[in-house]
Amino acid sequence: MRLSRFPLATTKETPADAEVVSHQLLLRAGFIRKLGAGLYTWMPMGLRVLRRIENIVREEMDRAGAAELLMPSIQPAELWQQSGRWNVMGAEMLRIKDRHENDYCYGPTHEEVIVHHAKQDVRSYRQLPFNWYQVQTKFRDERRPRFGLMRAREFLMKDAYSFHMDAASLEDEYQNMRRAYARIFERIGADFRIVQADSGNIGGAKSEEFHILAGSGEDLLAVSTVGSYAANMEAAACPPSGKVRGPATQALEQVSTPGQKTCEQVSKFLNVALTAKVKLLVAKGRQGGLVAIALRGDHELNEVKAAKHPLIASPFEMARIEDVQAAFGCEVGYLGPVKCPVPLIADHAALEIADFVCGANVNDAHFKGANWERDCPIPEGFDLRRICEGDASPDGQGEIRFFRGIEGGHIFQLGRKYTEAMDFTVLDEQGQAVTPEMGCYGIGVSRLAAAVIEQRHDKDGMRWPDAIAPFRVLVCPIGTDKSERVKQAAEQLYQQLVDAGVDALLDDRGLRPGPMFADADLVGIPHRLVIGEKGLNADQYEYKRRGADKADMIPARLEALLERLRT
RNA sequence: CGGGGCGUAGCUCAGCUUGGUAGAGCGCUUGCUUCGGGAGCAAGAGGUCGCAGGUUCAAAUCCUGUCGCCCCGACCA
Repeated sequence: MRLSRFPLATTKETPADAEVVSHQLLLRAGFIRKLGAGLYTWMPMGLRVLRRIENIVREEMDRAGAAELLMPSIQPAELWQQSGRWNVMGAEMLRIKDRHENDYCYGPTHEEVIVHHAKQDVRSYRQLPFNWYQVQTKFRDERRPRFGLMRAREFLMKDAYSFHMDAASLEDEYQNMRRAYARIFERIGADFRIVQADSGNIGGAKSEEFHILAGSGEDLLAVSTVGSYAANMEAAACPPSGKVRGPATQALEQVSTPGQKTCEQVSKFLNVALTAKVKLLVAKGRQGGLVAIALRGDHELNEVKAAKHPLIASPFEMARIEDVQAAFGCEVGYLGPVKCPVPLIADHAALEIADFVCGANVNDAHFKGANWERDCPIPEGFDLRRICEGDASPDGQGEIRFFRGIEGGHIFQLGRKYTEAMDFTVLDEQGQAVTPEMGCYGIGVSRLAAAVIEQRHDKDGMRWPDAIAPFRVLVCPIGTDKSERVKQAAEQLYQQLVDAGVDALLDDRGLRPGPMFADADLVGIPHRLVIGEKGLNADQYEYKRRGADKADMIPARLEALLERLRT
């Protein structure tokens, strides 16, 4: 490709509304252009990267035995009503009507459609297992689109769905996909981590996420120091520590704590450790009413875990302050488990302390020396808190450290949730109708492009790995208006590269060296060849790998160059 | 959705407080000079100041409404 015929609009200045590096560089390098909130056009240079990633995903999916199909982006409401999700999905699903006033949605995901088609074509156990996938545009009307491609409303996703006669077969395919995903992430040059995940409202049992590690990542990952455990923050388990609660040694004593409402204030005021305090949060109950949650003073509630508790409303919602005050008869700063007027549940860690400090359920007062059992009934213990850095790893090996990650892929074992809801059965060997097990596997293809930039960039621009670079080699002739020799040498080299099957780009725009190199660095093509009078006099090209400290001269022959590309 | 902010040239922004002639830098066009890391000089093109009302002799500026976008919190590839 000749750059003079290829649209490339780069800017020196960083657009004001771009926060993260990938968004800034994608805009500056002219890879994408914004059309609206969370809506982006892929310009030709950017699209080449997207397609490369897409093709790697496709190759690995095919290699793993999945079959590609393509479903419509617009889906009839009936399917979603069958699965029960039409009313569950909420505003993130874009609903539209056609001219007959029939309801449709712009597909945020395709479980319903795939099950529908599986029902049409699959009737026998002999046809299972199978895995169908597509690479397709999704629309999710995010509350807050941000960070450019990272959280766009319309984005490119690879979604795969597998069907099985039993859980063992599903497990096999799940592991198969897990391996395929690992290969994909390796091939695109990403430093990634597989973590245990919460399956969210997609439902199902087992699920893991593939995270690209980056400081700008929106997810917090809890990883053990020995690497034996890794989980998304919201899924990271906090089991009982195994410590036995000590005996009560202090008498229950009400102390005056005027104006001391937060745990930090109380702990300072009474000079006790934050870890020796029990705090109470109040949530809305699943059947209405309120539910109190006891946590250790230094811990935070994990709302995802809380929403799974049978007493607590799902999705999780804090109780209204007025309701709490009405129920407890005091301000929210003085709540405690002793004589708690609403149903009480507790995090494991809160139950492991004795002689603790807690609110007295009276304004401006706390208890010291409070103890479970003696002073209030022991509530049932659950895992309700967010894991902390420094906690023992849930698998008992090492300590927890936090990392930030960008969720690039997610694999689920859905079980029979959708096949059952949509009444998909096949006949087994005995002629009995069986509801298949289902798995689903997603990769945010467009997000991966941004995530790779987050990991691979420097002050000058992007640094693409060969596998997904928009072009592999950039030929930069210097002073073509002056030197016909340089111009012809560059043309000839470019032609040789193309003939040799190398994906080369010739910068024939006739720019001065400064802007030409600046663009080269910004766009991040991995290999750069500079052709100038000086080099030609010595029968040499200048070769530089993007990101290398300096360039070096190589013989002006194609073989020498191809040799360089191989290393 | 709740809270905060911003809409002025293709891009980044000033001007608005205290109403009166539409501004800068980058980019773009032309010419000359320059030419191995975002050149210099000169001449140009380019804006219904988001939109709609209102106040006023006069509105980018003040008021009301509206739309769009960005940022901070609950979700997800």
